[in-house]
Amino acid sequence: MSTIRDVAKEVGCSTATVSRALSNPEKVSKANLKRIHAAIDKLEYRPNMLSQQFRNKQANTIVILVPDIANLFFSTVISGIENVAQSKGFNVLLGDTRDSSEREKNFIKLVETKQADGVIQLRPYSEDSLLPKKFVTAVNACGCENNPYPAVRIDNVDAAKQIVDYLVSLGHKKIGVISGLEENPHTIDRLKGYKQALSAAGIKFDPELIAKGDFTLWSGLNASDHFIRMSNRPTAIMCMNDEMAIGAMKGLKAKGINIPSDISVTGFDDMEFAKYSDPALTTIAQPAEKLGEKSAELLFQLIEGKNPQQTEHILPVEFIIRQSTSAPKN
Amino acid sequence: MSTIRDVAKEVGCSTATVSRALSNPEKVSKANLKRIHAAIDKLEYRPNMLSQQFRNKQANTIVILVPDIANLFFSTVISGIENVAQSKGFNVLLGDTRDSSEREKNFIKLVETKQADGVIQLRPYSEDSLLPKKFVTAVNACGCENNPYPAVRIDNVDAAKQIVDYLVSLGHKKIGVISGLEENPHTIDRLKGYKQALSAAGIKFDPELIAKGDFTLWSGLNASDHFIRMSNRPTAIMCMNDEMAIGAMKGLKAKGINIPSDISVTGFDDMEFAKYSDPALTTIAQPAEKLGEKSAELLFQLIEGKNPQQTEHILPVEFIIRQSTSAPKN
DNA sequence: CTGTTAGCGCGTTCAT
DNA sequence: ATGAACGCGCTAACAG
Repeated sequence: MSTIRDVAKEVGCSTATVSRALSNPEKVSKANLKRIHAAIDKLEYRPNMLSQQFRNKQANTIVILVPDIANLFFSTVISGIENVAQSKGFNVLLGDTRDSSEREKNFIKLVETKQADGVIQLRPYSEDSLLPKKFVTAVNACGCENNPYPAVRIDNVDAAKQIVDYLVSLGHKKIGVISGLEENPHTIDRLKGYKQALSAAGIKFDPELIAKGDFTLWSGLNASDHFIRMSNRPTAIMCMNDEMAIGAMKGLKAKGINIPSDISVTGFDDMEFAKYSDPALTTIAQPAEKLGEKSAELLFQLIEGKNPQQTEHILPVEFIIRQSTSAPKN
Repeated sequence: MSTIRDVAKEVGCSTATVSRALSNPEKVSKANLKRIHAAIDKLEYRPNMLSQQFRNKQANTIVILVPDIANLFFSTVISGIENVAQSKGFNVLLGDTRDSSEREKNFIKLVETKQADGVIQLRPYSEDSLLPKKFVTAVNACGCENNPYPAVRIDNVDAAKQIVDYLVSLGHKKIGVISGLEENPHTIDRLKGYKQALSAAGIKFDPELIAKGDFTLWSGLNASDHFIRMSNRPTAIMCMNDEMAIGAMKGLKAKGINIPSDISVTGFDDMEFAKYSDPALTTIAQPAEKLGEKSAELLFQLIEGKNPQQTEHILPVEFIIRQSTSAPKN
């Protein structure tokens, strides 16, 4: 592979001129410019970016820390990040952490060792978080309340409250929940909204109505069992994401329970599949792609050394009513 | 940020010794080793990987070219690639091409310019492919027949044939297809299998029975219309992926058509959702994660300069029978 | 507009 | 076991 020196030799000029021809062509004479490009073509010269990055002390790369790449919500956020990164000429390194601190640490090290210029964390902040960290430019996307470093997120408390408010307005009084893992910040925030709405409606909180899941389809199916066994079933179930809602509906329907006439079900996220489930799912639409874009924009401001005046952005959600909810029977 | 020189100065040794302490600790005296690590801790020294990569002429990075990251099948393949890359100490750069040649070109350039050591292409080979390319170590994953560079894939022709064979064995004679875009190699291969199976069963091919989709949920819903309008409907529909099958089932059910008693429906891929659709989908399970792992292993062999004896790997699929298929009525 | 020079941080000789 | 010196490919500073 030829280097900038080979090109210079071929043309009969200095390497500086070749370098300039590539980055500041206006500072090079037309004649040289032409000969240089001819030489580049002839020698199939490709600038060595490793050298450039080394020289410029910039990798032009950002890292995304994602708990699970094979999750549609996350991959949509990533799509949004990628949009902005491309327009900035940055590459996106994928850090599939699988909820392992070890892996997360290694990806963060990429920033400490200059292989990447910043990181976007898709996991919400909690006690065991490795971020924020010295020397590591970072932004949190899709997190929760009280994130101690720059963040872009939705208001989970309010979103959950909207769902329950709506169910209450339909006449539901006994509203079950299929939650995520209990220490998960999303679970905490959304449960908080659930309780606020109940309280506003004068309904007493009943821990029996909370079934634990882990955001997977299977856990939703599994959790539906908890309600099926109850003698006095809830008339509605708020699921903390769409996957669990779809799993739960599968479980309920298998027992001959009709949705929504026997039990209403709601989701959270509005993934593409929510429209196509049977019945179509009433859910909260998160602006997944926007979350990605906004967080990337914020990160680039940080990387460029600008002090963004606003370090927490809360994006609006949309409550989407479909066919999985209705008023309870009498 | 401190450099290797600062550490050397702190310890009172040469940079060479520090360098060795990090990469060949056995060549350094215990005493120095200890003092060097102490100095590293004190100065918070982190080796500059940009410099290392430049020096070693290796970025320790591979690129994945993926048409659409927000697609569950692809993200599962990526998961598999990531598994292997991590164990090799390589980073994974995400190239979300959105079917744009321009973007694809830019990502391939990363390899030409040394920012990455190799590339895994998730889009099947076709006329307009930018790969194979000189100076670019590449592997194709999830492709089709006649891929002109190293590849890992399934046998799409045979998989489609299996589906149709099964439908025929149930007694179906009029079998519709919801296909992908017609130039798409997957469409071509799967259609070939469909035709082979028909031919083996002595059933004449009828182009009227092919409805065109584009692998999205919506296109499946849309294509179902084509069959609903027909006076003499097929008794089974083979969809070229699970998304379209789920979309189609939505459309059919909306018109009061029962699945499978009125029309059987099959998918392709076996994504997680296939189990949870209503009815659960009969489909071909692609070993998505395995495809990723195997292709990554093949790529690393190429990168390491080993000449793999086998440059095309065909992985087995599994035909999974669920509730969306049955014998036709009467 | 162009060339010369120097150095980014590291690893690797080749000595000792 | 250790250090001095060099150079990877490129760009910025300076001089002309």
